[in-house]
Amino acid sequence: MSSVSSQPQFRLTQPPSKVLHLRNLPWECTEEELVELGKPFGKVVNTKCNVGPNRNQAFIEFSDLNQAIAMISYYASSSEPAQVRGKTVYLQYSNRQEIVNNKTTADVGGNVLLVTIEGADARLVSIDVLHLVFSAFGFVHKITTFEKTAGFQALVQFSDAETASSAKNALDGRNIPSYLLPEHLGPCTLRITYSAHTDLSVKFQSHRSRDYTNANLPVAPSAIDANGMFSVGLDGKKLEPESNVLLASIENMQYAVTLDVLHMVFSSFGPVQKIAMFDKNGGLQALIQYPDVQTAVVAKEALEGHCIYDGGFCKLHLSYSRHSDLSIKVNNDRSRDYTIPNTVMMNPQPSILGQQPVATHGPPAHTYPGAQHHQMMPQPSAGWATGGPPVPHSMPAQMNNNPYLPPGTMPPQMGHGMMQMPNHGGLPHAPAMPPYRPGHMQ
DNA sequence: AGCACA
Repeated sequence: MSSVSSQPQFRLTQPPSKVLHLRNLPWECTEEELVELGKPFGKVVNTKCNVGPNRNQAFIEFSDLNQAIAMISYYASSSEPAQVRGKTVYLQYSNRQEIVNNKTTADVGGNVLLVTIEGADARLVSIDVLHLVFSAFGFVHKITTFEKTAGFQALVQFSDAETASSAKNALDGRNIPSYLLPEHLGPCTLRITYSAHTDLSVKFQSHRSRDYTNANLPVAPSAIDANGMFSVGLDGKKLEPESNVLLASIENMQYAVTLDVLHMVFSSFGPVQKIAMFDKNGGLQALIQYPDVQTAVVAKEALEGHCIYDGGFCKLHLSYSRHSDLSIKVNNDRSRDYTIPNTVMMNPQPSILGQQPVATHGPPAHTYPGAQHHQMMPQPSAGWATGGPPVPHSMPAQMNNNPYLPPGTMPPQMGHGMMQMPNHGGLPHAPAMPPYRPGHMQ
């Protein structure tokens, strides 16, 4: 007869095991922290954290029993308790001999996410909006969308499982920010699981599938109009032909909207090549030219119906212009060609017009007052390199203020084509983009 | 602070 209790959980002494059971861990303790803790005593071959109702228990498994014994012995006699993040951790031999990581296929992620968009207007969510949302976490390779009994779904392919996982963690269960949606749409919730796919097959660029890695992929015949543009939306509804030039009408213009303000707002989505402002029907309109249609599409999706200034002032209405290349005769306070080098812009000299466009990566000649202090100007970035394929890197500015991720956890892919977003504050009437914060997504 | 799933 042993003197210890026969109930395994509450025995005072556990038989040794190379698996240790830890408790009183800080909430959501990471595997790395467990490894750090065990490393001095041997080789940690496996861990399992966030165990128990409070997720504050864990297991670590050493390669050898003696290592586990060493750790237990050390802390049994140490004056300093084992600690993680300053919190005392209690450890003992586990009553099991090995860690079984019950990772189901649903937990072990692949690089492709299965996204179900819920909501009455789910199927009105464009592939461009999805691209925008998921690009916050890294380069999106491909997206396909389809209707299933589950509703409107999309497969979103990232480079790797880590990126996909960060997107899933941040977005699952959240709503697409309303300001990314056409304003008449109701809330659209994202439900995300891992797909078993690793590489999607996208035959055509179309309204239901895109391959952002292949700018040369043919556009689906069904989605082309006479101008070679996308002209069909979901449900086969005719769309306005897309264009690299946007026509902006500004409603409720209580504050002056200057060329520089427009440049700043639209630069968030890519290099703005040219802007022309003019009065029409007593209101202000502007044409904004991007180098490619894709960027214009993203900008239109993101900005349509939103106000430049808080309080409903200077509301933007965007449509695609029939123009593809604006003719800017003179740089003044109503029109500007940003592709002409700064020095020329300051002192126009027709003889230099043959030069390469360079201004798209630098600040414009007239920066918005104080702009430099707010990092609101486009940063140079590989994604916008001239001459490259125009499609893949059109990522919006919000991404740098990525709300889904805690600071400092930006995936490395974020470097592509990223731009700083103007922050609130600081400037009188600084353009106020809707903040991309989780709190606003519910 | 006390042993994991599905």
